[in-house]
Amino acid sequence: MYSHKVKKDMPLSKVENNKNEKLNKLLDTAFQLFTDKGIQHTSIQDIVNNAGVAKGTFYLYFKDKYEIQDHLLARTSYRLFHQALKASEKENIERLDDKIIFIINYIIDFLVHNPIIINFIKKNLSLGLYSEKISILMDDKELGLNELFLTEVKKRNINMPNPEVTLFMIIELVGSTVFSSIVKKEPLPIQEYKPILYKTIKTMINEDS
Amino acid sequence: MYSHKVKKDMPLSKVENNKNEKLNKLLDTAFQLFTDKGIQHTSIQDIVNNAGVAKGTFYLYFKDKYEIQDHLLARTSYRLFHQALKASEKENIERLDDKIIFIINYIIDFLVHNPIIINFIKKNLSLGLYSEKISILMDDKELGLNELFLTEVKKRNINMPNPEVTLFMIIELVGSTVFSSIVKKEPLPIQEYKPILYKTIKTMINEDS
DNA sequence: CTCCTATATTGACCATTGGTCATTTTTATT
DNA sequence: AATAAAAATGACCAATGGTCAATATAGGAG
Repeated sequence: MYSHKVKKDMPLSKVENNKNEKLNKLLDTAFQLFTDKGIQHTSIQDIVNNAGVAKGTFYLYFKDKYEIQDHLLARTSYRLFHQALKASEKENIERLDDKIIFIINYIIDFLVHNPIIINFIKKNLSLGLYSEKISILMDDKELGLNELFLTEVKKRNINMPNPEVTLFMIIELVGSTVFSSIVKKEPLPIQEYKPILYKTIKTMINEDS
Repeated sequence: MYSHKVKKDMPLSKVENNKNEKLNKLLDTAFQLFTDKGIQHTSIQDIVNNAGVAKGTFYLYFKDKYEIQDHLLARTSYRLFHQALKASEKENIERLDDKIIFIINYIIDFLVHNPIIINFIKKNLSLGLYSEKISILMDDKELGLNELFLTEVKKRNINMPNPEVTLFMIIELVGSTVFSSIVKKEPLPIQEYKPILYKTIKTMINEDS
């Protein structure tokens, strides 16, 4: 026989239940716990306890711990890229390489000043996962990073046999450098990498050929 | 009260017990299982059952599943780098950039023809872990990759403000590209990346300045 | 407001896992 | 042959992931 608790305390407001209340509570709680203890040392029981929902509810929305991690990463990355792209549009930057470097620099500086996100990445992600999500974002129609790059290369008649490859490699290069330098803080601070990083990117884009 | 089995079947040969027999059996079995099912779906019970040792024995040698993974990765990577370095010594390559590219090309081609290692990496590792181990190998005195690079840069009077940074970024660039292309097979085959990859490396080393 | 149906939520339950440690077996030494 | 030290064992337990029948809630029809 079941013996459920008679009644939980009533919520503060009568209809604060918007449609995805529990889903968002789970996401926010998981982000908090993952950032604090790392995904490895956070159990699903932990998450549901802190979110104030039953364990079964977790499995209504996510397959396992790693699926909620995917959601969190996609959400965080999207916001960051979107913000950087919007900022670049406000500036009036002539050259494509300068524009790409502006975006990259924006993201790097944002990360440097956001220890919470850094900590989340550090405690939970390895570059492979990060990189995978970034690849998905690149093809995202709404974000349009890939499309922007391909269009600009054509428009400017830049001599680049494989723009997709080039953009992908730039992202990989930046991602791995940022990851190693900012997230793991090894072997050197990001400022040391910037000159050679941006010079390399200019070479890869090769706008003056 | 305990009731241990009276006696296990005797081993085939009388003294096949070399000192690290069980350790090696654990490593080999774990490699097999990790390659087959992935570390996520392999339990320690699985490993010890297949290795034919007791569970307690596992904890004599490793802290947890992830420590055995570290050992396996270090072992595999070391062999690969060592082999590539030795091969490069046999060739008589004049320029430093050509030498570095030879080593990289050797490793890439080796990986392309070794589906077992690729599968192990694919099922178990993300680039971050891989990259971390590679960093450790770079500083490894016995392997001497870092030392070799720094020495050569000095000897040839190459204008490079931060050789450590440059080498590190080259490794990161190659690692992430290889990982994405060979391991995850996205978005394009490695041959597409090689020209731009090697051109970029030449720019970074910048031997003709 | 009352009844009804569909949907969301719950938490007791169970199989499996990670990890410990008293006991046993093996090896080395005298 | 006796003894001590080191290696290996597996029964045991707390904690975890995941399931699902029971329960609560929301929305609509009359």
